[in-house]
Amino acid sequence: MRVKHLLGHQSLKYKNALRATGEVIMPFKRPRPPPVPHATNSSSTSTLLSTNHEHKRLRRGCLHGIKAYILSAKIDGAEYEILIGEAEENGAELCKTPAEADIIVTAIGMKKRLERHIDWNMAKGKAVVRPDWIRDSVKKSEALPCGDYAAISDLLDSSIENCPESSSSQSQPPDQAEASTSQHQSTKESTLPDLVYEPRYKSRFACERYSPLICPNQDLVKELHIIKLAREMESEERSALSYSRAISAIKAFPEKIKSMSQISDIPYLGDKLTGMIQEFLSKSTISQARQLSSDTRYQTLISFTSVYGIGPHTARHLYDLGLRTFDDLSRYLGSDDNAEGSGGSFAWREGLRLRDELSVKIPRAEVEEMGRLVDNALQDILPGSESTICGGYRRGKLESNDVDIVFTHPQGQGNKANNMIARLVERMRKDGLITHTMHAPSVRSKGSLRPPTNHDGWDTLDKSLTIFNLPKTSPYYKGIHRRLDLIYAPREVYWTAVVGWTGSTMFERDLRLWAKQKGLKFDSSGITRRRDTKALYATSERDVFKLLELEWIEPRLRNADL
DNA sequence: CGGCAATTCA
DNA sequence: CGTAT
DNA sequence: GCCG
Repeated sequence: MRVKHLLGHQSLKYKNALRATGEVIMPFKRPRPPPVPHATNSSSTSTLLSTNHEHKRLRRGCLHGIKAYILSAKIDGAEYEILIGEAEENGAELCKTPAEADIIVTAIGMKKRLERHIDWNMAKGKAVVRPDWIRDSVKKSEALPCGDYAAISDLLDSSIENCPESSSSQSQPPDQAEASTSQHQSTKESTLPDLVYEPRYKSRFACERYSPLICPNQDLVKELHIIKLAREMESEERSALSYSRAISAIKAFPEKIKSMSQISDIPYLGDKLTGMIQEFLSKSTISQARQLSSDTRYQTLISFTSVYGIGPHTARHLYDLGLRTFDDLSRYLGSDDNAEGSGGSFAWREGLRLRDELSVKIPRAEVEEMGRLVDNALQDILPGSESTICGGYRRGKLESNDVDIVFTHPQGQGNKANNMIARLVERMRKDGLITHTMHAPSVRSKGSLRPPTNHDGWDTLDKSLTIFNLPKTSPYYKGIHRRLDLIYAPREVYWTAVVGWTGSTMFERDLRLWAKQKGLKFDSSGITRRRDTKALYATSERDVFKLLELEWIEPRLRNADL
């Protein structure tokens, strides 16, 4: 029965996630105000400080001035992120402890359970509301009465009593620059140099644009994707990159393309791509893509590269040898007389053996189950550690190809946390959860060996690429192996690692280009100033964006691929 | 025409 | 170098 | 294959 409950619960969240991607978050499809540059300090209250450097758009969100504490218990990671995002986005001040807060947001509905997290007497002095208070308040653009959202019946009265009021008097227009779909005035009026911002589809970098999981031009994008893959199969990487960029630019375009006039300011559409789009508009297909789809070479190369460890080069080689099917491949690898690559053979054999299982997508609920098991093992090894499921899951994908989990050691002093990856993997291997390690982190052990780059400690950023299998006792057990990537990041770079492992690929590539252009260097192991390689540490995910001088883009809008 | 992300592992 | 992230 |  517990199982049933869980399932129901999950699928509910699942729907919410969908809805979130589709309408709540999407900034474009709101009724938009007339195309007036409503950016600067036209509206009253704003203080000067907002004008200059940070292009604060004076959004005095509907929760402005409210101090909130969001209790993470009983809220899954992704949902929690959304709540935090929405609260912060709308001006709430998030507290680290319930004591500092005016309002406590929790999914817990029972007094007994809440008391495990929050002192009851303290709770009585505050408003304690359900998470939907945030969403509904945001929707209505005003802080709603807490009484309607009391999380716990015993606290109804005190919640009404202590309900905080937003200090933003007037509700404001939905901030956040919905890309006016019309080709926007180039606003000369207040020639402030930094008036060009608003992440929108015209931006040159994917990390400035809002890219939903599914876009209005998804069919077009799929067609281009085929051509891109073909270029990759033939190792025409630069060409492939251009298709990737075109795809990611189109993914950020907020409306269905019906005529060529619409696409004139989408970047990365040159002669070739423009021609293809034109064709697509009239025929709903692109001949090149159609042709490739039925091409034996293309199909074969695609299938061969789906084997872990086989890339384009090897795939072409195998194809040239005359192999066409997995059976051929299997036979070929089986006869170990083949002169070449007996080095790679083992990996390929394993890859081939597991291929069918690994090609099965992982539903969100199961990803979450995997996350729990990893975290349990982690807490056992080092209590107080933290982990975040990143990758496609975090971007809101309904099914994942693999699971990426970034973790760090407990706060406290220093790096007494050594060999976290090795210990975690070993523990999970003993428990039968991890069956293979594709790849071990280099043995950077203690002792006299000095790690090349790093200051005092040893482990900077380690990862293990593994094969995972749920225990038979799990309600989600299907006996299917899964790809699981475990990434350890030291505390100081935890949030950079989370951003780095959330993707998508194009989003990450452009993050790095963007950083470079800003005189910085970004990767999942940190942000450094190029000048002097001085490290900049972020204390939250939003802080990563801030340090990079980037507008915040939430994980579900970082789907700049596919 | 140069640049296109950046790094690690076997 | 090819492949993986 | 596109951009500065």
